[in-house]
Amino acid sequence: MDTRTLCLAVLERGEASGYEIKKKLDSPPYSHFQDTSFGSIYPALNRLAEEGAVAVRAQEQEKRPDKKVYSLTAEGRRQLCAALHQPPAGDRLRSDFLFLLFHGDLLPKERVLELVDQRIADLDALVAQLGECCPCASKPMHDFLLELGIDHYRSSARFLRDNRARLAHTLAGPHAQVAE
Amino acid sequence: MDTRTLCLAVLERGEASGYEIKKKLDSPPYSHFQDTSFGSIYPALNRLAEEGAVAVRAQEQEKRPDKKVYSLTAEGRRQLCAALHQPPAGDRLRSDFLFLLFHGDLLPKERVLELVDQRIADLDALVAQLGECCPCASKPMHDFLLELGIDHYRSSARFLRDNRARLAHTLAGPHAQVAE
DNA sequence: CGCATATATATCAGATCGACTTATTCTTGT
DNA sequence: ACAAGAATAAGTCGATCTGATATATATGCG
Repeated sequence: MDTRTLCLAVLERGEASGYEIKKKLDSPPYSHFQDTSFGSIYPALNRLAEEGAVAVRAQEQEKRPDKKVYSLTAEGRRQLCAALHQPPAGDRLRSDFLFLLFHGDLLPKERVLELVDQRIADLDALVAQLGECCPCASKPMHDFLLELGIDHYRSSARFLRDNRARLAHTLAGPHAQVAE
Repeated sequence: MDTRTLCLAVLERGEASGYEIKKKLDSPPYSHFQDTSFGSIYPALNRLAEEGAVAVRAQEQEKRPDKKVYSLTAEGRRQLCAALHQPPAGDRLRSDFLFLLFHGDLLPKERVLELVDQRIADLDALVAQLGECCPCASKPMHDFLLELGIDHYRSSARFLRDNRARLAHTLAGPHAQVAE
């Protein structure tokens, strides 16, 4: 989903500044299936404002640099719904961990197992973190996505735990060629 | 992982043309955790050739347009190993499906359930497709990643199947507001 | 007091995406 | 038999996205 639609989606839940939009996209459950950078958000908001899809309100002072609070207009809501009615593009995962694992034969066996153990620890930490997000009945989809994320990370961790020994056995000798 | 490293990784398994590299990256198990476009691969190969990380050999005729066959050099192998020894960046998932699901309250209930059913069907098809890839003992990592992928898709499908009824119950009325 | 982190907006080079172009061969349906 | 379409093969190009950096102030911590 492009950054403009992402911004509209966050604003649909309530007005926010560019900084606040980024914070929400960086938190669960958004962080589970999306990510963006300031370098995409600020230009996107400027263009949405030009198009009339969002309204801007400058909130001065605050003892901070000025805050530009954006809110959805009727046109913005129309654009968001149009995007929501498009057939979804396929998922796209980019995982350095799986890439490294796939090329584990070029690394020492110990390093690969270390990577796997670190991965398991990271997944466990993520499950714990998501588990702490208190469920709120007013946002059913929020909770559903949270549970989906927890299930996903838990499943990944379980596979690695269940197959770690087999992987260790599979990996050749004490260490393979480290090139040159 | 950047496209240059991806190209080096594929080439480490044997020489190939840009087109063939793309095909391999589009097939399992690479397709499970990476994707790239021609627009990234061809410039990357040109730069790798300039740097001396790959050697080019023009294979003429073939009854097709000329084929440029690339192969890894010692320098290329060094660069690949250097990249493999870097700590892996975190995973990045981009899923339009989960985005749509999260904003399911802006869509008719029927459409959301349709989306979920389609998703389950897609995941089942993926599991079946990966299951058909014959295991080959000579490439243990290949098989391991394949199994990991199957487990992942199967887990996702199971969660959706197990929670479909609850989701249907959660979604408000016959259909929610469709904007405006 | 100094250092790190949080708030807040923004730019910019470089990387990437996706659609398009060109041209030939192989496959598939009717 | 023949047209249509997919596959092979290399590439370009505008739009977009990433990640680092700049700028400035406030708050928390030892």
